[in-house]
Amino acid sequence: MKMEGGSTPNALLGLLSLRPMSGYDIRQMVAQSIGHFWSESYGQIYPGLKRLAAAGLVEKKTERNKGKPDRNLYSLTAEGRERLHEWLKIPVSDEVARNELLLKLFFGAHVSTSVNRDHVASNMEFHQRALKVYTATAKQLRKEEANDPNLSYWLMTLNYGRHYSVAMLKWCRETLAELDEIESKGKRRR
Amino acid sequence: MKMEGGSTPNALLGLLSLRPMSGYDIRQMVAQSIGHFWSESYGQIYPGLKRLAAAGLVEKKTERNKGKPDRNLYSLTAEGRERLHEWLKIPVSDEVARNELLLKLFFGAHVSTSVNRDHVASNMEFHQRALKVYTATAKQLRKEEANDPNLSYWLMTLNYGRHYSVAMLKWCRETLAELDEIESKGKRRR
DNA sequence: GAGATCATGTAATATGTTACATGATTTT
DNA sequence: AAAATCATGTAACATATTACATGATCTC
Repeated sequence: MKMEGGSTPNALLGLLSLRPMSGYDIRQMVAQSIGHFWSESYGQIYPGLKRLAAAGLVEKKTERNKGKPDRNLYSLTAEGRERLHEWLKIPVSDEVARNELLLKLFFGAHVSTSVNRDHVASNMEFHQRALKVYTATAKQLRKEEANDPNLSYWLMTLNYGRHYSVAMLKWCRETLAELDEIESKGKRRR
Repeated sequence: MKMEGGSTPNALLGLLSLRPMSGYDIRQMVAQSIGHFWSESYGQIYPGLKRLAAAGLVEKKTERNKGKPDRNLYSLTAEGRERLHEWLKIPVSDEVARNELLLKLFFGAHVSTSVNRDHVASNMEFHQRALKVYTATAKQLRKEEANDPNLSYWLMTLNYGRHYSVAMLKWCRETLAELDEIESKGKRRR
């Protein structure tokens, strides 16, 4: 009954703690709720649920529907809930997240400034879009989930995103200015 | 001769563009230079170099040493350099980085506030340490690599880290305050 | 003499995405 | 009639870490 340390099965347990869901539901839920810092593909979700069921951490109930296809609804068992709580207590390992933008920028001297500028500019657009989503989602949550005990925690994760995107926009502006300077220096030298 | 889209082989090409290196060197170099946004393990590096050599993108020269073990020095070929440049031009795909801290915090209502506080506090310490490293590294680079054409780009990646960590420290402080509030509310209710 | 560092590499394992396969219903 | 959505699942492939295996020299 050894359950691996991976966070994916624990993410599944966490999501099922909100309400019983099918694999399909989970995929949608991830995109809507934790999509700004997490992702799961069907190839992880379906086999993952199966393994969790085999370990007795979740329970499967097949819901038959006329017309629509059957849904396999999974819900947390007492043991599953306990396992989730245990995992939540384990300290988060701070490992470096790989950042392809920075990797390309680190070797940026090999290509023209315009190439680097494009990378930074599209990152800037990304964070501008993200900021709008964070603001809208926070507003919506405050209204629709006003009494949910999870609300404060959900807002914390949104606030993380907000701080992050604001900082990144500032960095993008600074970096674009620096790239302009590099370019004008290059021209002067010619 | 199909080369995969993965960024690891391209990271290797980039590092070898700085100077010829052995697999061992590369590991050290990653930790020192791009360690705050990238990581590579030996299990990726050695087989990776082998594949790059087979594809003609790098060249291997064995350096025999008295006493010390032999070193396999790899250097970029013209084709490898070209491949690196091509890759640098490809737009960066903005996919969500998984964040385990946020995942745990999202489900934070299941555990006590002190558990959540611990997670945030250790993240705070992480960024305090990181900030010191960024500052020290920037200072050192400005001195030692003053004439390197890469300098500006290296400083950009460090500046990214600085902005990021500053923002995260702010978020940590806000979040710790919010957790304190949640706790005092919980006590009042009893 | 014990442990760290130099140095290379493979094997086992873990983790993850994408493509494929299927098929009904609902929307345009 | 076509396309999107609902729904489940597997197989192939890609990517990455960790443990193992080896052995010398250098430092305490």
